[in-house]
Amino acid sequence: MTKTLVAPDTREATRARLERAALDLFTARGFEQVTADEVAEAADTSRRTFFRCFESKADAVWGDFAAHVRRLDAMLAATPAGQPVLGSICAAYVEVNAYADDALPMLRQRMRLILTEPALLAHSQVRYGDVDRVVAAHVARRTGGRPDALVPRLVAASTRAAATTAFETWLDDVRLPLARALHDAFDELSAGFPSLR
Amino acid sequence: MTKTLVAPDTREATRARLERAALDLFTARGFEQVTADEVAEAADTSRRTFFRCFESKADAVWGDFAAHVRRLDAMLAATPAGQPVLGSICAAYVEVNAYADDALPMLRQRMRLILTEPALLAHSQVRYGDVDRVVAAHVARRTGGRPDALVPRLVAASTRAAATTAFETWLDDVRLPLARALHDAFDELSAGFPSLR
DNA sequence: ACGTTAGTGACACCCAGTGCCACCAGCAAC
DNA sequence: GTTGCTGGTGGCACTGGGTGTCACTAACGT
Repeated sequence: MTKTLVAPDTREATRARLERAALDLFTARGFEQVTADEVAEAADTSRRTFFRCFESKADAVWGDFAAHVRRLDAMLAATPAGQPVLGSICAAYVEVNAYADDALPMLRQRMRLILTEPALLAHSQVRYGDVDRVVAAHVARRTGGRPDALVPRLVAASTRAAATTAFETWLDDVRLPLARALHDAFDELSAGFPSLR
Repeated sequence: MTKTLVAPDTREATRARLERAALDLFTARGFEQVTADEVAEAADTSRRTFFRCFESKADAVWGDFAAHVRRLDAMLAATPAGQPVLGSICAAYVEVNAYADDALPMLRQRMRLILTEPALLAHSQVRYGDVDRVVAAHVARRTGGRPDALVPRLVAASTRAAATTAFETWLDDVRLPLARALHDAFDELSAGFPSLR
């Protein structure tokens, strides 16, 4: 009961244990079929602690997504001014999703859950809202308009749609590199869907 | 207590009362601040009945969205074969959202809630999934590919992004007709975002 | 009178999420 | 070494969404 003597039992460690337990249980039995109590128990802690580490059951799947968004923001800001806007967004998406090979299985597990489980798919809308705001702000900076105007919003929403679709096809095809999937989707989008002609 | 003697108290009538009460209460006090009990009471019925008419609290805001999707599907199917694919999708979106003037206030109320309240925005992802499947199937029919290939999925996701963005700008600007907002967004999308050059 | 059907309300239950409080380790400072 | 603070914790009770079950009632047919 008291691993406290071994490791100082920091919040981060508990959080990491919960995250692994959640990912595995959700994958094995489905998101809805697993209670927060069960995840907590599997991580050798309590329900109360679970909800101190994560705002919601769904958040346990997302890791530190806020940091992810912050990195995306920084990459967009560091983008060369001459680069086309869509190209800069694509590059940022690719770079922020450039995981080491040994991190890919966990990413797959996460994304499969998020795109497969209805409750998690719903929750994703909230998370992606942050992404959209960051991208729209970038577009507004580049075009000199307001971030809530049509074009920045539309670019943010449709590039995110492209990224999500890329993730879906990446999940379906084990041999397709993620960067390739993203480039394919962005190319199609930025050329006005040449495949349709 | 028994309006039954006057009207046969059909499910549809109860559902309609609940929908109105929900829309009004959510608008007045916010989605999270209103309990299902309160909505039920305002509609002169019980909580249990509320959840018999709607799968979830969020569903009370969506009206008969399944019928909406069915109409969209029919319109896409009835599209002339010569028409460009994106054009046919835009036309279908415009047509399916061609409401009579006196229906617009309720549509505004609905959409404002859906796009404003985080819980409803999240739920929208589930609903829009049905739309995406219908649109992807249409694209697949037109291009001869599979509905789960990159292009059909991408077209579905990004046209829906365009439609959603159009709704947002429509909400922000009372003088902008919805059809116009939709056309603007689709034009930008299908031309590969000319405003960015 | 009889069964059938659709709609309903009441109750009990499960589970996500929160506020509160008491507890305990480590780490000062005195 | 006791006093006090801090961070992490578990237990408990409570609110609220959502569901299963059951008994009741009105309408309709036979």
